[in-house]
Amino acid sequence: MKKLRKTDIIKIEDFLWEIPKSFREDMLVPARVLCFETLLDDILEDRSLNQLVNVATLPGIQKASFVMPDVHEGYGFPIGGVAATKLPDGVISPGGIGYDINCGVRLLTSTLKIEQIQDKLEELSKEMYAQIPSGMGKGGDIHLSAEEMNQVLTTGAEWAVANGYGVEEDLAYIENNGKLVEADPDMISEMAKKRGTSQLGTIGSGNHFVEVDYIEEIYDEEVAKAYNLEIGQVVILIHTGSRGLGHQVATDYIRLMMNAMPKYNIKVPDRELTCVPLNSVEGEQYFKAMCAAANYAWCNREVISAEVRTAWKNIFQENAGELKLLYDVAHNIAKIETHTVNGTRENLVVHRKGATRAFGPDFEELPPKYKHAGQPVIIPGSMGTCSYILAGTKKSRELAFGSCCHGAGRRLSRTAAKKQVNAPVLKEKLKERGIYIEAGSFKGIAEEAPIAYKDVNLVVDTVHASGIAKKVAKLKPVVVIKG
DNA sequence: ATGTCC
Repeated sequence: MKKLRKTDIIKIEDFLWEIPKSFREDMLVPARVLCFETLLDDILEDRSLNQLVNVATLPGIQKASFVMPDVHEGYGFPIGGVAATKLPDGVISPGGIGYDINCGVRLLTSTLKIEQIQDKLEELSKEMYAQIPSGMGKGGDIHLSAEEMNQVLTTGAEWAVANGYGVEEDLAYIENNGKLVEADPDMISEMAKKRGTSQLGTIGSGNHFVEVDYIEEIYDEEVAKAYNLEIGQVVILIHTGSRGLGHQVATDYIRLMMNAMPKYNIKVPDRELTCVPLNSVEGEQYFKAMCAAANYAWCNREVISAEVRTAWKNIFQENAGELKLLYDVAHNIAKIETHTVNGTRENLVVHRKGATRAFGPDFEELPPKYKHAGQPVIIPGSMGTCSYILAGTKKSRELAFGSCCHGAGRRLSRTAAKKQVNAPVLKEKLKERGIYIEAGSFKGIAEEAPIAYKDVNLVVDTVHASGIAKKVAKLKPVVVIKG
């Protein structure tokens, strides 16, 4: 395979780069990279841009394959990637969604200020760790019957609300109201259901976490007001996905598609890009299964919110106030959306893998409160650094099918991070800076150390400069719960 | 990301 060099990349604007279609014969569209030049050298270190070029060969792909500034290497597709294929013949590829279907993030706002909780942080971290099951393969207190599992897969976050693990008001503040109606539980294998039986309300491991932050800075007063955000306000970030169930769905359908692909005469430059037309039998089966797994993930984040609310009440008692959902966004998902391509409205399958939907104020499905502000976009930074709340814009639709970055983005592999980081020392250092971490393993802390990630400030400044989202607020962590 | 190869 042709090696990609910096000289193969054309600078279009300070924040936008292009690998032209002429780079490789099999490209159907150009490949575009959204990032400042300072981030480009890091990005060229791994195979992520080669993967981006590979994505540009997928049948039915429109406009360009894209990556956001937090891009890094993933299974087939780069993480931080966006690819849209045109219906009815365009393909859907599980590698463009990822193994953790509907991995995503939500943010709860509290009525408390940082000064009010400062002396309770250690106690709070221990109580949250006690309430929120975390770690590889960990289960929780809920054990779903077959019937309940089907309801979770069909109704998503609604199931949590209907069964005492959620708050009705939250539903309006979840992407798609926490329920994709195309979901079909019959498309999910028994093995996947079995793996999901006891994992509702658990965060898992890896980069998943629950974090308490306070708002350190506000950049856009008007949007902050619409989102009900103030300086010093305490908020909670929840980052997790569909756990073992979603992973099994990805495994099942990648295997199925690898077998089915020859039937549709599709050839891909990397077997990890396996795909079939969405309108094929296998394509529709996968899409319905993916939607069901996404519903499980939204239900999971709703149940975890209930655990957070319990911990909050236990610690702050009569001062606890209410925890309200600002918004919940998916980072790993494919959606059928209408976008304008070359002046024509087209129905597309938009794959977002480590990328967030970031629709602007024109988006009709936004809750009324956010109509003028645009969709909240929540960007978790690396552990112990900072996170951001952004607002989607009209321009995101013009540039990259209404998408934005999803986080800081890895720059070191997990193995490399483990070699470089002394986890117990890091934990102590963060504690000295007022950040309390509760984690099931030192391994997890080492892999997620700030040094393993890009500078989230640079990532967020890129998307702000490009206009695909605008900065609203910056968050500083004080408590982190990890697997 | 993930009962890190049923």
